[in-house]
Amino acid sequence: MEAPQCGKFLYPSSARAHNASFAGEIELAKTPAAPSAGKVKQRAPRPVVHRKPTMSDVARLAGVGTMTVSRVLSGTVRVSEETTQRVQTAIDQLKYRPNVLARAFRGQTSRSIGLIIPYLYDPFFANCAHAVTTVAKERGYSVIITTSDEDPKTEYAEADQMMERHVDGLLVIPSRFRQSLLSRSLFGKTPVVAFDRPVSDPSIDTVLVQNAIGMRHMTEHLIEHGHQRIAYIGLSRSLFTINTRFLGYRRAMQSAGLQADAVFDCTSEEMALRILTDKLDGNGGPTAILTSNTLATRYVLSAIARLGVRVPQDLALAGFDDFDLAEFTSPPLTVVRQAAQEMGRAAASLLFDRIARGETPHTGHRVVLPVELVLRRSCGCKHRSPVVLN
Amino acid sequence: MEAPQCGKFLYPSSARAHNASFAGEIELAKTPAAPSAGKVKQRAPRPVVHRKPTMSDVARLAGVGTMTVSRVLSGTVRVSEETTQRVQTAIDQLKYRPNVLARAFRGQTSRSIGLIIPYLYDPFFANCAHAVTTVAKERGYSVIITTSDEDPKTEYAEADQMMERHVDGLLVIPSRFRQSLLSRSLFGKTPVVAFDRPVSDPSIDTVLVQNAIGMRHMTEHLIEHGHQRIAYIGLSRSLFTINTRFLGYRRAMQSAGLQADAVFDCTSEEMALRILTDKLDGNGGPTAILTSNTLATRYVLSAIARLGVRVPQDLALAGFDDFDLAEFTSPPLTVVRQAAQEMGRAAASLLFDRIARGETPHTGHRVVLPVELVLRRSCGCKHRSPVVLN
DNA sequence: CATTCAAATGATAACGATACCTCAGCCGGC
DNA sequence: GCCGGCTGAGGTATCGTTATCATTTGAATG
Repeated sequence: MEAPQCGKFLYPSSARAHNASFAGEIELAKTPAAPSAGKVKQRAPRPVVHRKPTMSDVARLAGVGTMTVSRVLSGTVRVSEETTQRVQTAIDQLKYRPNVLARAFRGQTSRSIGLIIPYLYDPFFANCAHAVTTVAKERGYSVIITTSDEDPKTEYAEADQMMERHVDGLLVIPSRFRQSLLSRSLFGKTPVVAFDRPVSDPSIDTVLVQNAIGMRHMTEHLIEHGHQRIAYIGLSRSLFTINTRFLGYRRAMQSAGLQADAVFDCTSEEMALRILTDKLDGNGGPTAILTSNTLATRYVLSAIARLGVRVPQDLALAGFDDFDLAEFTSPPLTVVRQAAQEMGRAAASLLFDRIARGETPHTGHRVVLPVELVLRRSCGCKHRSPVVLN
Repeated sequence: MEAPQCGKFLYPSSARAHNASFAGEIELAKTPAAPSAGKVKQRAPRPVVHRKPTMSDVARLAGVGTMTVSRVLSGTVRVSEETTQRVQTAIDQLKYRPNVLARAFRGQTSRSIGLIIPYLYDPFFANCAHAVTTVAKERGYSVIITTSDEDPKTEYAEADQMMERHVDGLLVIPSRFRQSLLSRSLFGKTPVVAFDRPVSDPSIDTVLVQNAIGMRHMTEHLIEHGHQRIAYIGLSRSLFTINTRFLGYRRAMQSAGLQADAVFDCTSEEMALRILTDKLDGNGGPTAILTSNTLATRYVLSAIARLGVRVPQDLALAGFDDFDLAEFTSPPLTVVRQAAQEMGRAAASLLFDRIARGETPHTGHRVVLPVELVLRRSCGCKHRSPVVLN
C-alpha cells in the first residue's frame, strides 16, 4: 500500500532536490518505465506552436527573472537602466503583451470601471455615458456598462455584478432616491461616484447640476413675462431630479406670492392630454407650463398639438434639459440646459482621482454644476436666436 | 527532518479520514510551532477572518472534491442527484459565489461581450447600444463599451483591447468601410457581428437595414408629389450608410428620368447654409431636399430657418432616420424610419447564437431589416397624423 | 466468474501574473 | 577589516478556477 499511496502526495520542489531517494521514488511513480504501459502521468510540455508569449518567455530571453520583468512593466520598483533596457528589448522582440485577465485575477486592479445608468436610449444619459467612455479611454480604462431601468432591485443586482467583476471604480446614476439599496457595505473600498442624482450614503462622491436653481430662474423668467398662473408637469416625484426641479419652481412661486400648481406622474401622451384638457377647460387655467424633463416636454407638446393651442400666445412653455432639435420645434423651445457631457466628465474625473489616491473618505465630495437658461420662443421671448443666460 | 518535511505534503481528503494520526501530524505542522524562529518558509495560512469562500471551502464542507463542485456549477458533466444536492447546500450555506475573474482567466469564457460604436451621443447609436445591453443582461453577459469616433485607427485599437480582455464576442458598428482595419486575423475564433454598416471580411455576420430601398421609396414619394428637381444633402460619402442611401436616391431619380443632384460632406450649419443659398439662388434650384441622416437634417433645418424658406410650400423636405421629436418640428418631418433597437437586438442575438454554437463559419449571415416611411408634413402630405408605410 | 465498460468522482497541474521573502553585493562608518 | 543597511534581482508560493487524467464502483456482458 505504501508505494502507490506515496504517489498521491504532492511534494515541494525543494524536497526533490534535498531528498533524492524519496523524490526518486516519486519520480519513478510519475514517469513509468515502460512507455508502452500507456499511462504517462506527466503532462506533455505545452505545444510550442503559436503560443502567446508570457512573462517567463520574456524573462528567459532577457536572461532575468519573471519578477524583474514584472517590475519593469509596473514601474513601481527601481530596476537598473541596463536590465530595463534588456527586458524592454525582449518584450519588443517577442511582441509580448501582458495578459489582462491574469493581472486582474492576481493583482488587485482590473483597469476597468463600471457605469450604471437608467436607460441608454435617453439622449441625456447617453451623453453622460459618452463622456464617461471618453475619459476612460484617455486613462486607459475599459468601461463595463449596464442599465438599471430605474429599478432599485436591478440597480443593486447590477452593482453587485460590477463588484464581482472587480471593477476599480463605479459610476452610477442612482434610480429612486429613497428606495436605493446601494451602500458602502456592498462596495467595500471600491470608489463610487453618483451623478445626476445623489444617494443617501454620504461617503459617496456626488456630481449634480443646479436643478432647483435652474427651475427657479426659469419660473421667475415666466413671471417676468407677466404670467401668474404657471403649472408644473412632471414625471414621478420619486425621481430626485423631477422633485428637486419642482422644489425650485415652488420656491419661485412662493416668493412671488403665487399659487403653485403641480401635477406628477405624467407618463404618457394620453395623460398629458387629459391633464391639459382639464386645466385649460374654462378660465382660471394656467397661462404657462413648465415641464420636468424632455420626456414630459414631449408629452405636453403632443397634447398641445392635439388641442390646437397656440404657443406662446395661448400658453407659454418652458422645459428642463435641452435637446438636439429644440431649436426647430414649433415654436422653438425655451429650456434650462444642463451640460450632460460635462457632468459625465466631472464624475469620471472624480472617480479616477479616487482610484489614483486609493483612499475612501468618510464624506465624499459634492460637485454641483451650473445650468443655463436658453431663451427661445416658447416662453414668449421675441429674440431671433436663442439667448443663453448664466 | 522527517516530521517537518512531512508537513509540507498535501493530503487527499480521504487520507484524513482513513489515517487519523497522519492527518493530525499535518494539522500540527501547518501551524508553525515556533513563531520566534523567524524563518518559516511556509506562508502563514491565509487569515481566516472574512475571506470570501472559495470552491475548496465548498468542497470541504460538502465532503467532495473541488472538481465535483465545479461540475455542479457548470452543469456540463453529470453529477449524481445526491451529490449535487449536498454541494448545493454547501454553496447556499457559505453563500459561495464563483470568482468571475478566476473563471475568465482559467476557463476560456469571460461572459462578457464588447461593443464598439462610433459615438454614444448620437441617439441612433445610443438606441442600438441600449438594445445590446438589454439582450446581454437577459443572457447574463456583461458589456464592455467603447467609442471609435468614426476613426479606423481608434476602432482597431479598441477592438484589440477587447480581444485582450478576452471578450466572448464582439459587436461593432464599423466606421469607414474601405479604410476599415478590422479582420478575422485580429479576432481569431472570437465571433464578431457588424451592424448598421458592413465590413469587407465576408466571414463576419452582418445586420443592416434597407438603406437604399428606403431612400429610393422616399425619393419616389417626393416624385409622386410632383417634384422633379430633388437634391440629396449628406455627410461624408465614405460612410457606408450615407453612400448607400445616396445610391437609392440616384436609382429612383434615374428610373424616373430625372437628374440626380447630390452634395456631400455637409458637416456644419454654415456649410448647409452656403449650399442652400447657392442652390436656391435664382430659378432651376431644387424644389425638394433629401437628407442623409439626422445630423444633416439638423444642419439643413438650421439653414432653412435662417433663409426664411417655407416648408413644404417653397421647399419640400424628407430625412433618413426618425428621431424623438420629429413630430414636433415645424413642420413635422417626413422621414425614413429605421428601428435602431431592433437592429441592436438582432445583432446581439446573432452574436449570442454564434457564441453558443461555438463555430466560426466561412461566410457569415446577412440580415437586412426593413425600414418604414413615416409621412408627416414636410414632404407636402396633408395628413393630420403621420402615415407609416411598409 | 472474469472482463469490459460506463458513470461518478478525485487528485493534480496548469493558467500567467504578482507578493513576499531571500540573497548577493556594495557602501560607509566604526 | 567587519558589520549593518541598502539596493537590485531572483525564487517560489499563490490567486481560484478548470482540463486532464486516474480511480473507484457497480452493472452488464460473454
